[in-house]
Amino acid sequence: MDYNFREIEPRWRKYWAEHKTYRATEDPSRPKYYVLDMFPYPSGAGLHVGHPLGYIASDIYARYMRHRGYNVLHPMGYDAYGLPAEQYAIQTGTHPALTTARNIERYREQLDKLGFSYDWDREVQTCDPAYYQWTQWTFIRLFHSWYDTSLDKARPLEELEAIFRVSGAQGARAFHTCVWDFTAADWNGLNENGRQELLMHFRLAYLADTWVNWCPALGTVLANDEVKDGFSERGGHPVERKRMKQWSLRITAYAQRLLDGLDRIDWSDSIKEMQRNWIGRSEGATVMFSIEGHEEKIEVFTTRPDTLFGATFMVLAPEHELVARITAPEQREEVERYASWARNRSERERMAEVKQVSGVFTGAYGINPLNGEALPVWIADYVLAGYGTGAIMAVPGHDSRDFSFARHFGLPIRQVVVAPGDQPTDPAGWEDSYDSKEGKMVNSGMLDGMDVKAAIRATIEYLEDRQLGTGRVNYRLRDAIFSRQRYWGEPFPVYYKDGMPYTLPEDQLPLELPPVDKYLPTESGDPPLARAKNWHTPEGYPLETNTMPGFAGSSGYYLRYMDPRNTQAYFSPEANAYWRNVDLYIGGDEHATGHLLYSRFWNKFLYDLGLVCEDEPFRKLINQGKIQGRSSFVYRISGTNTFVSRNLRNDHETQALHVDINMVHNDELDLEAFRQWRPEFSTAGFILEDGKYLCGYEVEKMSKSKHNVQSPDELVERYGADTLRLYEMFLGPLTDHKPWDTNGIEGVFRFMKKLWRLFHDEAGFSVADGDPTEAELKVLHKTIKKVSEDIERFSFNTVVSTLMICVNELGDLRCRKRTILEPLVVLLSPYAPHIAEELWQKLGHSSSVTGAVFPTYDEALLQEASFEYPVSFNGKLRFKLNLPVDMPVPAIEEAVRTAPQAGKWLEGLSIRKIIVVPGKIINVVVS
RNA sequence: GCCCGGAUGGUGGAAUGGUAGACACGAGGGACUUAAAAUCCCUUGGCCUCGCGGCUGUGUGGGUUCGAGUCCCACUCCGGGUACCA
Repeated sequence: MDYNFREIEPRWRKYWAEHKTYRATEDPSRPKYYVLDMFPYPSGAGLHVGHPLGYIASDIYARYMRHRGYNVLHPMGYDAYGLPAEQYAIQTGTHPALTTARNIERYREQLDKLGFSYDWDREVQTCDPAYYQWTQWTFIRLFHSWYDTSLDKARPLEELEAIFRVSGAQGARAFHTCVWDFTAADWNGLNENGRQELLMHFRLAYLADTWVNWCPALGTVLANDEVKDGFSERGGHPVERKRMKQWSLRITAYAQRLLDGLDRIDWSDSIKEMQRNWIGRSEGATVMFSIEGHEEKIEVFTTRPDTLFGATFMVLAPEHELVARITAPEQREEVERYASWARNRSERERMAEVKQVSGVFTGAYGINPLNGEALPVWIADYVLAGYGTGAIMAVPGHDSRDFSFARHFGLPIRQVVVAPGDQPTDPAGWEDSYDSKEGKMVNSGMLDGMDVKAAIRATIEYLEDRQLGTGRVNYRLRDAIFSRQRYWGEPFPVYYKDGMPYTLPEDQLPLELPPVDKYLPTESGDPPLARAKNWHTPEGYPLETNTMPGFAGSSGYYLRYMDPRNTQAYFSPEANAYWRNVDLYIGGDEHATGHLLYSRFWNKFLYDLGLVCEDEPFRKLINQGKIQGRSSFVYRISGTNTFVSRNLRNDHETQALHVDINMVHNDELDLEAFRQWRPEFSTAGFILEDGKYLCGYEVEKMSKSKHNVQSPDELVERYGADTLRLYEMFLGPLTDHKPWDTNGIEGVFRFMKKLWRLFHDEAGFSVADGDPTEAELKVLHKTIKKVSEDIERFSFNTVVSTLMICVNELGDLRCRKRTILEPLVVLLSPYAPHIAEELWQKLGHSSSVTGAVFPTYDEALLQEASFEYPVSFNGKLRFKLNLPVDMPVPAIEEAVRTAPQAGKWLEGLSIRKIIVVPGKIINVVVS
């Protein structure tokens, strides 16, 4: 009786759907476990074999935890807002909601075929008003919150206003961007608009003029993580810097907590490192420099206050607000020319010309607060307006950028740090600056002789005592720009009154996305929502026309899964108290500095509000590796229609052409299929080797144009979902990137057939009762042990190998015993759930294998009476010696000494030592 | 430039200081079959050898250790992140 997956698999998928086998309900009597996949953006291309890799892994773990008695939450949904559907809408006029719904349907069909144990009753779609109502709601809460740096948490804005009424800006330690140190009287004297304007500097969601990444081709701004090398991550269009009024989230208030939280979560070091670098904490000091002949002061941030005596000039960013005020009349023309050149340069030009030194002297001089020295003030684009204070003190002796600037413009270089063991030298002869923090101070007044670290502390203390500066921590992290000039996103629950933004009352949510006649900006350059009819409140106030970015809907979706149909709240406190946070999160590492950072911020904010009970959303994170394509090539002899086989191609001048991988099996080209592929190949000639045409191959990204896309559907059709699931795991470690190669799937399919034959003979199902032999028990328990250990370290590829070995060995033993085969079915069920259900039922069970208890192994059954010791001489394996496992070490040594095979290796040598590791190895040291 | 990974047969990979190459794919040989499919058996890192067996071997060069693919140092190459971040 043959293994017929085509009959088995659909039947069990129907059973699971009908019986709601994987529905999760809160049950305080059982421990919870929350397994989550990063939900997909449903693209028009559908799934390729790379997508389900992580889904299969998480599904295996979810099923495993169910067998272990956990109440498992394993939901799935769709990150449904996104640019491709909108670009398609612009081209065709089709509403993105239609395209998205169609794509979701296709995704669902594909996902369903793979036998995942999702609780589909909890599905969410970010573009569904019932979902984005809570995205909008969270935005409103952010808008009405401020960050208290003394309590280190977000608080309601009313509380801040109450403080302002009584004690002004001094009354609160608030994270803000307000330059005015106003009093209570100032505050109380302000009108409504004045107060709103001031509060904008404190809100966690705020509207402000900021430098943004503007992408003209997409017609929208982008967040920093959506830009790669000066191009948009989606679409690869050029990005410019532009100053625009935009919504932002004050994620910078959470910089330190986002950094600290990393130490408490189980994520890969590489992702944590990426987040640490992105947050970019640096410790140093701000120092105030007065300016000769001006009232203003230049504030500088430096991580090396110890080198203050080595400063020989200062540099402002070209956009720095003081530039216009301090520039000397004779330098004005040149400075303005440089500033406007720098401003108009695209981000890409600037990045491409990083090594080119440029700058202009302003004619002004800053005063070194330590020694009163006058330092010429320059502007240069190597100083960035957005980092620190946008101004630096230049220490060319100990900073390589300042060094090359000084060399280029002939500015003085002074040594203030000497490397350990070295003597001071003349910087004129240096090839580079000495940037290391190892060394002793020289030419630095009261700092002389101190080592760098002590000098940093001493300088900060000195500056603080005299109110010339303060110690300060600076972060590279920028606030997240939260508005997009696009149609297909969440509308902001915001209207404008006297030019000031106000949020809609919560009972008016969701504010639904309105229909528009076109998905393009208006003639006046306003976003598409400006085309909507009646886009205003009932009172006639205009509504916001920007929409939210892609990460808005994905930042809190894991919370909504806990209570997805709640119409009164984001989620109930009870549901959150039970499911708490995600225990295992699997997804791609491309979200390291985007989604994974925004989600942590979102969660911490809701934690501050007391809405969620855990301050980190994802306890354990695993990044599955990418599956790369394996492209096949044919070699056409130049100028002909003749193709030469791989190993003969060097005899000719050839061009390599991608061929569809479906026409290639084990690198052999199906000539007939190739001739029919395209008309121009119908008359193609071939030069064969050994009667075959062998294709070349290369590992590349999976893409349509390379003809190397493998869809899971074809493989499910041919081998079944269980085989595909096993094979994707068998390919290699989950976290590794690896090329897709269909060749190996036959081996897994053979395994499935062998497994089937353990339970069946020609006539049909055939399993015997009766006591198992010692050998059979040993095979089973050895397998249980290895499978359990490997699954706990997410080593799914070795689990599949172990199951193969088990089936091979039971086959050799002709074992058909129920007591052996039944636990095997449970071991297998997380990986190949359909066949497991089928066999489980045939074994006489009336309920799903999902509820079966995961088997445990008995150590006693694994004990061997003897062990075949590998015996090495000076580390080289020479022979094996079978000895009882309980033989004491001295007896083993004696056995080795007297073993007949040993004589050959001892001839003319004496034994210095015998190392015995019981149960492992024997090593004889001779000389 | 800086930070983080990685390098093992023809291929994917296994081996958490203790028998390198498990498990598969591919390849070669054989059995069964009218034939094919399916299935089963044998061989398969390299070199020397009829064989027994030996030598060699985890990117390169050193080191630690009775013993290193695994730990340490230096380097090469590949992949990813980031980049005038003061």
